[in-house]
Amino acid sequence: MTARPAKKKTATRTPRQPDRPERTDIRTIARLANVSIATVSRTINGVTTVDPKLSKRVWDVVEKLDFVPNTQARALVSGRSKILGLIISEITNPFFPELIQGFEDIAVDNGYEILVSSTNHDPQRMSHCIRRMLERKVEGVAIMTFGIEEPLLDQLAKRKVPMVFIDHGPDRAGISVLKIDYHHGIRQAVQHLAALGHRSIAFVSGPHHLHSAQSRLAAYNKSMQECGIQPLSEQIAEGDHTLEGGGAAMEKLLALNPLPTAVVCSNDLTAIGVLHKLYRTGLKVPDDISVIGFDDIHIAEVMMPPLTTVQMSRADIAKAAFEALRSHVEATDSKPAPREYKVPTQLIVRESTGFPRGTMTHLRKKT
Amino acid sequence: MTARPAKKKTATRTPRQPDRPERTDIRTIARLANVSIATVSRTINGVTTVDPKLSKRVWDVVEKLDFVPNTQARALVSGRSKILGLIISEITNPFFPELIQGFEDIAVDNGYEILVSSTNHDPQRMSHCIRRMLERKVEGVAIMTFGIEEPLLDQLAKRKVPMVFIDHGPDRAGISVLKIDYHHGIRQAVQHLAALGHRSIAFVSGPHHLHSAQSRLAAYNKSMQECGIQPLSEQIAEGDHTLEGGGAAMEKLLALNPLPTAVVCSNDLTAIGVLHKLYRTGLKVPDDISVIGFDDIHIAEVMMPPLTTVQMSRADIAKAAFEALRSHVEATDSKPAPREYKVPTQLIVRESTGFPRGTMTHLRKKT
DNA sequence: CTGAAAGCGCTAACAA
DNA sequence: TTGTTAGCGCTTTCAG
Repeated sequence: MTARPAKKKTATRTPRQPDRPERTDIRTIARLANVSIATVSRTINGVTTVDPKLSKRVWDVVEKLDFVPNTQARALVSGRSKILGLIISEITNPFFPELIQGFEDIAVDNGYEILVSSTNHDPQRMSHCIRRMLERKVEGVAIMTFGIEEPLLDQLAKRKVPMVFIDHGPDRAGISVLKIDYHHGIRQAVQHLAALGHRSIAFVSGPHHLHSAQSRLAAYNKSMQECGIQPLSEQIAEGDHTLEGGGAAMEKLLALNPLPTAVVCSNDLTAIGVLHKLYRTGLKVPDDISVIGFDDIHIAEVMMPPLTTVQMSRADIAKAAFEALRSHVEATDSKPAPREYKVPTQLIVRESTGFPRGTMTHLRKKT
Repeated sequence: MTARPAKKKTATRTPRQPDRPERTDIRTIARLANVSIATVSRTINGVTTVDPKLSKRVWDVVEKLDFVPNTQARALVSGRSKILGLIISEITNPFFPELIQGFEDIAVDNGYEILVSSTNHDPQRMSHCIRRMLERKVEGVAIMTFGIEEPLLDQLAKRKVPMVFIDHGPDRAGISVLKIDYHHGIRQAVQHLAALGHRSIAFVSGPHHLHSAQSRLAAYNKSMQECGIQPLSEQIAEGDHTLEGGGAAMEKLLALNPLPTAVVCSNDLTAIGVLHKLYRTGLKVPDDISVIGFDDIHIAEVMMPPLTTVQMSRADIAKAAFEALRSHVEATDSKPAPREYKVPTQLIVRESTGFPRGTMTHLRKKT
């Protein structure tokens, strides 16, 4: 017996690397288990019509060799990559890692892999990232990016890749959107403040060009009016959903006279920036001024003081996003995929809100 | 002209979905550009020996049809998936997203995709996650997880998948290790404190079973001795690298009499937990007690007060991890991959450190 | 320099 | 129920 690989088939071509490490493929298993490769495939994929005896033989060999099927090959022939894309704005905003976690968990539980990519609001990165998703043949993409260039979506739409958006997305087939109930949470926030006695409530928005930021701002305006307070344009400062942006916006607000007694922020990072600016200025929260955030990122709870904020559940969003994608992937004519998913929000009262300055003693007497 | 797809090849089998959307593969391009599929492949892959005329014809068609090559097929035949795995402990620790970002950037720039997975310290998740990496045929894995079950690695090692670890990894072929210079940064921290006049410096460690936590603790002990201070075991509290763990550890330290005048923490999350606990207790930082963190996560800068911490660059780690993996993947006998990479650390002084309580006035006079 | 053809590892007809 | 076989879309010999 020589070392020459005795290929059964026409070995007219190169036999590849002769010293190639023992590759274990479905064929090897078949040979060792004395069945056909089809049986191996069926066994591994849990087809129930396989004779238990054969199936056991197959499993034994699979375990003995630690066989792991090649997903690439599987995807190629079945046409299903079992990969879902997840595009986010910036991974450094703690909101997103929490979302990724949730999405990954549910996807993996359902046999999908995820391809995450953050765009940092850079259109070129975005474009590159869509290209990568296309190359890897993702079966769907969750675009959790608070704003996107429409033309890029055509790339995906043209190839009929299902998509889910947050807040706002093109109204086309295969596209779902997660409707966040901004108004509910923000109304609770404003009402909470109003109930405490605040009338001068400022707002630090996100970037005006983002839909999600606009929705939050609109919710603030509406809620103010519902409380019988006319929102003042000078009390609305534009931030950019970052720590630094929050600080800068608060700085502008600080120039106001009289100073607002409370400020609601478009997200938690902004609120933390605000808190920090206030700390720098020497103003006490909540004694001098109350602050409310939005998102309820984990760290909000350990701020000094712990941040009152509107919670938007990452787990809910992740779950809804996954379900939306899945229902498209598995959609049939008789069971079309729903277009909209509701995501609730809810105020979490902690310690960054209190009575407006000057009224505390007064109100305390009442209690 | 009927709608019947006129297949050239033997159509003895099912012609798939007859209404399948116009798939654009390399063959379509070849037909339209009037060249062979081999030429299309060569053109797309930038083989220089292709006649410019043909190559232009190919590119024109590619652009016209928006052709995107199928990575799965490519991977299957070439044996190179161009996927790198990245395993982290918990994505909710802000340290990791920043690392992911850096790793993704450099990987994508070099034509790799990354498969991220967080284990949450759960061995079962870890096992599942390695399995997934194997299935997707990753070309290398960065295990940035501060502690791992050795047996699981065999799965990867057996298949000769290159790996990089942080701090500490098995000493085998194909495995590199990123040596973080904990001692440098922590010595700077302790010296900074000692220079300020502190002699009673506590330490909140990470979980004792993690190598990285032990290394940090060892660095603290050594640095203390270098400053002529004998570390006291009661001044060392075990945390778990989370916000909550930091708070709990500080609580234990608070029972000490006398109270330490400073506390060094094994990571920033821990330090923030400590800061929060101190805030709850009414102790002022740094007037009553100084606090130092480790990692320099972004948010450290806006704590109240801004956290003095030891910086460990995510970008450096990401870059080193990628280089380590790449050098293995592309290793030749003449150019073997290096086994170790150094990662520097450095103290960033902010405002959570000051003179020990009671000495402030005294020292101020001097200045 | 170009094209024909042999698979990569697997699934899914279809035949037995 | 099991086995045989034709590809999935691409890269890569090898012959021309």
